[in-house]
Amino acid sequence: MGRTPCCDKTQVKRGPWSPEEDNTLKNYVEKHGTGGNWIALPQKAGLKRCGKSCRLRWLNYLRPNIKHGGFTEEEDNIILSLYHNIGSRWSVIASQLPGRTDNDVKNYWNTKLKKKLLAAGKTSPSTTTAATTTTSFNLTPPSSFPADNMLPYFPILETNSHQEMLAAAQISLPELMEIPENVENSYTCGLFPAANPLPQEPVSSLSPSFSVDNNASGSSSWTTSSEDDKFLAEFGSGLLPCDVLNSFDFQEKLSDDQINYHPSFAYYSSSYYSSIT
DNA sequence: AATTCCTTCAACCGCTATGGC
DNA sequence: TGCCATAGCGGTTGAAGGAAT
Repeated sequence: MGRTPCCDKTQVKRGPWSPEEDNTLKNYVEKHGTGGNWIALPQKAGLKRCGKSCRLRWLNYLRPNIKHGGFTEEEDNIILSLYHNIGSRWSVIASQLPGRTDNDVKNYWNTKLKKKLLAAGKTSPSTTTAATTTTSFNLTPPSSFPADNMLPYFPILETNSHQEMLAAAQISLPELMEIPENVENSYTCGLFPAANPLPQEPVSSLSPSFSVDNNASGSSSWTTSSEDDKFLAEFGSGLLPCDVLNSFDFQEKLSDDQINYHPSFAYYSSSYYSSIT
């Protein structure tokens, strides 16, 4: 017994959208909205298309402020960093790139970025060995970093890979702080804590140009300021103040493979920090 | 100029998540 | 609590166009 199809495929048009269909859909959605029901929308709009197809066309192509092609170096770095941390969760990655869709990011990764990474001599995190390959990349923070104009960040809560990794290595961490449901004002970057200690002093800017290799060496630089900002490390399902995390020797306790699944770090503004501590 | 191969990316497929009843 | 409809997501496909032969 098969699955119930979402629409009668013999009654709907498939394949590429014509400009007329695009116009019809665009005009309808701009005038009436989706009504919270894509399945019913094509009939109302006078389109011979499946509701799913309409939804996809709108989200990936017709909705306002969509950007196509021309990924910047900064976007590359964000994708690389997030893919390294959370894997192929394209919708989460795309949410960090204004104007980009999950489909775009996925296609870009599969056709260009992955090859770029391989050409640079680095395999995916899960297959990196203890050889001598090294890859460098830059993370460029938003221009007005930090505080008020940081990238909105969707917390990495779902994956247990870090916890599984720690469990396998029989490592226990200090008690984690709970991550609130609505995390705002944070900026993420992937760093190896042992090699790249996060600042314990308040900072106003950082130069997150660093290199990563499978021995977890590299460098990062940070600038202090009078801003009362703090860093917290996001680790699996909780937060750790960085002074605690920096005292934890990861390289001592993890294998080369395991250390490639490094935790993610998040920068939090002072107001946010004080609201949760 | 013709053919084949390769790359790109829009669109589809099928599964899971979510929310309403 | 269970069922159903729909939304959302990630993997995959295939048409189109460019590059190579």
